[in-house]
Amino acid sequence: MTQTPRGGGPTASPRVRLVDVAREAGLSKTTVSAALNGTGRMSEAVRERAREAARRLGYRPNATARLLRAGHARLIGYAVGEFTTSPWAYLDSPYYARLTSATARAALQHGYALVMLPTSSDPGEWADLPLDAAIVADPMTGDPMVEDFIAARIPVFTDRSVEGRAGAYWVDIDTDAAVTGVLDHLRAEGARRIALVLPDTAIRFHAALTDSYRAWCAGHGAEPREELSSGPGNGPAIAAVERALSAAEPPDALLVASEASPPLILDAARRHGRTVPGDLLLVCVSEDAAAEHADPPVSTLSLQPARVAVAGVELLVAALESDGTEPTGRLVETRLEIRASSRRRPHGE
Amino acid sequence: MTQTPRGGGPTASPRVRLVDVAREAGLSKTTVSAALNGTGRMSEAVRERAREAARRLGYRPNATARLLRAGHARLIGYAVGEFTTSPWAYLDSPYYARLTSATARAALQHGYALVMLPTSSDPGEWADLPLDAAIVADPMTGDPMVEDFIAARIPVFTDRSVEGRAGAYWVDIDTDAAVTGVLDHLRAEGARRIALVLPDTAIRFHAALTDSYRAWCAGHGAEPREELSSGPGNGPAIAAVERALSAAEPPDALLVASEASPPLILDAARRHGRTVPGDLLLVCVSEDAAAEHADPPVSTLSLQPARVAVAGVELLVAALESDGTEPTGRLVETRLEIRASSRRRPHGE
DNA sequence: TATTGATGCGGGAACGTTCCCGCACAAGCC
DNA sequence: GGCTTGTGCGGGAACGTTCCCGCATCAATA
Repeated sequence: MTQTPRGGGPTASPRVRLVDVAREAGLSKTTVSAALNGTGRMSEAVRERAREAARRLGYRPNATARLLRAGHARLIGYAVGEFTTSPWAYLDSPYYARLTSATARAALQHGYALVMLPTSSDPGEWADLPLDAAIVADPMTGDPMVEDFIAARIPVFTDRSVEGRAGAYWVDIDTDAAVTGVLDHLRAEGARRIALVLPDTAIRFHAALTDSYRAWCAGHGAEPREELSSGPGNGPAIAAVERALSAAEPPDALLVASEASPPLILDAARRHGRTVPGDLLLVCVSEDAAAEHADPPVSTLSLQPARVAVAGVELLVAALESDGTEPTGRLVETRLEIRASSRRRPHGE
Repeated sequence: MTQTPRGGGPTASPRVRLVDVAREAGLSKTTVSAALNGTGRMSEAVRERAREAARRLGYRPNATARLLRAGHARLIGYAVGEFTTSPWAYLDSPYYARLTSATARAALQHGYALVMLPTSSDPGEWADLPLDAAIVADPMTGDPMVEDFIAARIPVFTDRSVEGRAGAYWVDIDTDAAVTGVLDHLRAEGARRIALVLPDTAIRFHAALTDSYRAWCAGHGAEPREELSSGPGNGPAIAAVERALSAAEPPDALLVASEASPPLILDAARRHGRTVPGDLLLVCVSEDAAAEHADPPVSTLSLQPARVAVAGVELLVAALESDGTEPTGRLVETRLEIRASSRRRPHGE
């Protein structure tokens, strides 16, 4: 709260403090403090007298002073690491939008508030903030933010790349299980030439995706078909899908991890004369709600941002409020939502 | 920062304070403080000695104590008011996602950080936060959050509904100009029966939209055709579009303010045997990037969340850091992006 | 009536920083 | 050589709150 509310109107009264209330009530600040906080021993009459005085003067406790006494601000820094273009573009992605809102919600439920931090900032951006902890979603490899937080002795919560480091905690996705699940599903539906479309970022998830995909292909005698999209947004993703579809021996199924609106991917398939799911099966790694309403509805692999957020916050709260004996990491399951776009048979599996 | 970093490893060293550095350097805390902050008068040797001691001990200033001295935290509460369902669902909307990221970015550029607050919370949620100001995007009428902030003497930045109130500032959109622009455009392209599809929320923008639409209709001898969608998400919006299209005397142009993925709206038109823009013109009030890549590309009325954010933050900074003589409100222009979906003639207007 | 124990309230330190002073000392000036 | 001016550093208060105490007062008990 502003100490002196400048521009707050013509009155601009100097903030009313605890001592002012005490004087007004004819009590000591100790007693008033206890009265308003519902602690201490005193007659009900005195307590009410303090309350009344506070009400009369419009007293609001100074948050900063409380924090200084309490020793913690219950504030958590939140940043998204690997997003090469604009440092704030990540909210345009449905995945990060959900991750962000779910994290904010979960944190609030535990009494913590989220502070939005820019990507890859220098420590100066947050050094003046009383952060109890920091969350860095999808850090770059050797992310400077993560390192800065560790150096500042601020517990940092990020992905598995920090496993084993002191003061660092992680939540990650079981990518291998997810990929295996999707590919097994597509194969069971008859697909034999499954192509993977993904962005060429340095995000761990995409690397893990590629690894799992190649491993699965090797295990099933299939030739890997990867198509990289460059940069975020619908344009590059759709272009990559089209490149994949115009290969010499075109795929009969697509796993699209590049974030694009699912209906647009269907459009692209249509432009290439393919019908989904007739002669092309489609699964998108996406949180886009449009997938469900597309024609046909598009199967999605959800990375479960809400669960990641909840797991992360629970880990954070445990680490901050208990002794240091908590687990330092957690793996969450993804969810494959099978819809018409990857089902060759009319109903059931 | 946590005062006592519990669970921060086996060492759990008690925080190193300014006095510790002073003792280490053989100086007073005053001198060390000045040395590290680059202020005060002292020999370069002493300054370096202080820096060296701080480095050796890994000193990090306590943010809370600084704030208490400074009197302001440079923290801004951020909440979105009217979103009837889940209090955090707003980030699923491209408009609010952009508004949020743009606000965070603009605030950071001015040295302020954004704290994510839940919708329509009770004051207890933020009373312990040292907020310098608060932003409430799209408040409800008589929004309790707005009232609480005003009561707490925290400057609040919201929409035009608070115009004239002390401690309240506003940024709003020139809805009438926007609607007139869209409808004039559609009429110029030959549309004569323009239907409006919008959510039945209590957001001021939607009410203003309706008003302007009706006024325009009255002024052009057109009969208003309004279709309300209930609740957020693609489903209700598409249903409303379909209801509008299956009217007895169906519209020849659609202005869709319900937030739905533009490609899905095209799908809906297709299902009703309409071709866009052949026998149905379409303009969506949307920030969805998919509009540009849809087939055909969909015209959009952008509410310019980025500009709204920048205008709001500039207003905020001016109000907080200057005397009380600044303007208390600002109107920003929308932007009509005309694409193929609302262009009957091949190119040009 | 003395001794204990509980009750009701206040004094003062502490949280960690910044900043207004004041003091000592050296240098410049007439 | 006494005077001012300037430099280099430190003492201590202040920011506004909470919390550990201690000091009264009063009822209950022996």
